[in-house]
Amino acid sequence: MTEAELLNDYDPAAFERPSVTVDLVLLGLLEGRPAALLLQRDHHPFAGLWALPGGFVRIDEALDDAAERILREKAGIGAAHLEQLYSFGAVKRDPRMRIITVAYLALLEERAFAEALKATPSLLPAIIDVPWSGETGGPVETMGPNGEALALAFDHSDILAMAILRLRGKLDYSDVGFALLPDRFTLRRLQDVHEAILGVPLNKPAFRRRMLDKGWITATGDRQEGTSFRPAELYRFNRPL
Amino acid sequence: MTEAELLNDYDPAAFERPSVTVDLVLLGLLEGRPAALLLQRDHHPFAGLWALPGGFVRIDEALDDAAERILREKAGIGAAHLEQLYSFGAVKRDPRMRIITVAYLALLEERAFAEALKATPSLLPAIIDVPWSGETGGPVETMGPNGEALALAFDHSDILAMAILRLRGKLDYSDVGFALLPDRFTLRRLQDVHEAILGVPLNKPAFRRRMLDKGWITATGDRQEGTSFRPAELYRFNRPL
DNA sequence: TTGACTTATATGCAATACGCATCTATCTAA
DNA sequence: TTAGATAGATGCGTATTGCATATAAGTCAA
Repeated sequence: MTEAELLNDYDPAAFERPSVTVDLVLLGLLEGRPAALLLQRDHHPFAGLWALPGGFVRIDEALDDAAERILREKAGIGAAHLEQLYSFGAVKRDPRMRIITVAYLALLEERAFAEALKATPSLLPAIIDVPWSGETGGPVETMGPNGEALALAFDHSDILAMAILRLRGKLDYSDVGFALLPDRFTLRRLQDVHEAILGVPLNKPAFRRRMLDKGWITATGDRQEGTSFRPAELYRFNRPL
Repeated sequence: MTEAELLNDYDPAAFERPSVTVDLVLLGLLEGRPAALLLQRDHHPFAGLWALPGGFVRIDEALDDAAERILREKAGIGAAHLEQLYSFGAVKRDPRMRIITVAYLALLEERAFAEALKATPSLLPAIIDVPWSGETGGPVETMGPNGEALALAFDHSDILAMAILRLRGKLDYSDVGFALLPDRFTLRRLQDVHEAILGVPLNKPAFRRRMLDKGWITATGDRQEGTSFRPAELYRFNRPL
């Protein structure tokens, strides 16, 4: 029996324990580009820099429950697409003490994004600038509303990069694309979402056919209103994939 | 400022901390099927049941480093494809105390799989029986060498299911398929690996064309030896994808 | 009322990817 | 020399996708 197993069986408290937090990537679209909601830090460390909303995982709280609670507390949102992203555990990622964070990705449709901003005015929507294409990966930059670069605290830039990577990878075999849209949407809006996430323009007829052939969406028969041109038909996502 | 932020800034120790462990899915192929190396538990809880090798994350050790250390300690393996899989954080997943585990996936080629068994004879290679197809997801079962069902401890069955899901998802756009093969391999062996992971037979000519067209592999000019039939050409994986 | 303008939606066509059957090549063993 | 087994190549029909282009359906201004 190894040392770890011995201690595991008889005295698990012998290991000094790290703190565990959950950080949220509250992701929506702004001006047709992916954007995350950030908070400016008041105190050391990284005072003045921008950070993902997060909080400690309580001792009697599951990871997923902690993510939901923080989503409610920090964004004032009851429900959203929420999935675990990745766990970040470098020793010095927080200079004060050992903190392991489990990052979650929350996808907010336009309305939920706006409501979060209203519920928590200190949140800043920051456009995520992704300088790489495909699923290469690499660093990302963040821009404030005036186009100014925002410096991120901790390893939160890595977390954002991981969020984009995950979204791109899952976009065409999962429902993440629909999580950023309201219940009813036009095919053009759906394509806008895909283009925003992938960062490349897509071919319109091909995109339409693909979406319709996959059987993911159903035409409602209703049409868009308030346009000054031919109104597009509204579609609905067929919930269970 | 929320309660969590206040404590975060002034007294992070105020939160009772969970223990954090790393569990490894040591995955290889056995009789052309995916298999994981398991340890039988001696003590409560789940005494007699089978578990993934794991250990506590040390306070001055990064998550990735902990995974590498445990890989060395438990499997006697220096290097292998190692990637973080998912973090499991249900409150009662360990009945004794709150333990959050970060699962890692280690892919072992045939030789490394055998060496791990030799280095740690208590490890049992268990075939993973995946009753679902594609990336549906769902529970998996494990079988010992004599075909007997193995009961798994904790939520380790969920972790295995996640490992299969991850492998299937990444198989044809990443290098995971090659991590289960030695440096030089035949196209037939590569196809065997893909079939084992996906759980379905594949079309031979189509598979060949696809692998060669992707430019992932290079013919060495050398040929397989010791066959009683036409020897296949050996290929090599072009490291950087 | 009509025509310009804008976007939605449909269609035709070429290039590509893929499943499948089949054919040829190359080794061992008897 | 031949049978048996597996490697490797080829031809073909079908589905998918990119791209250009045509048609449909609204608003709006003259």
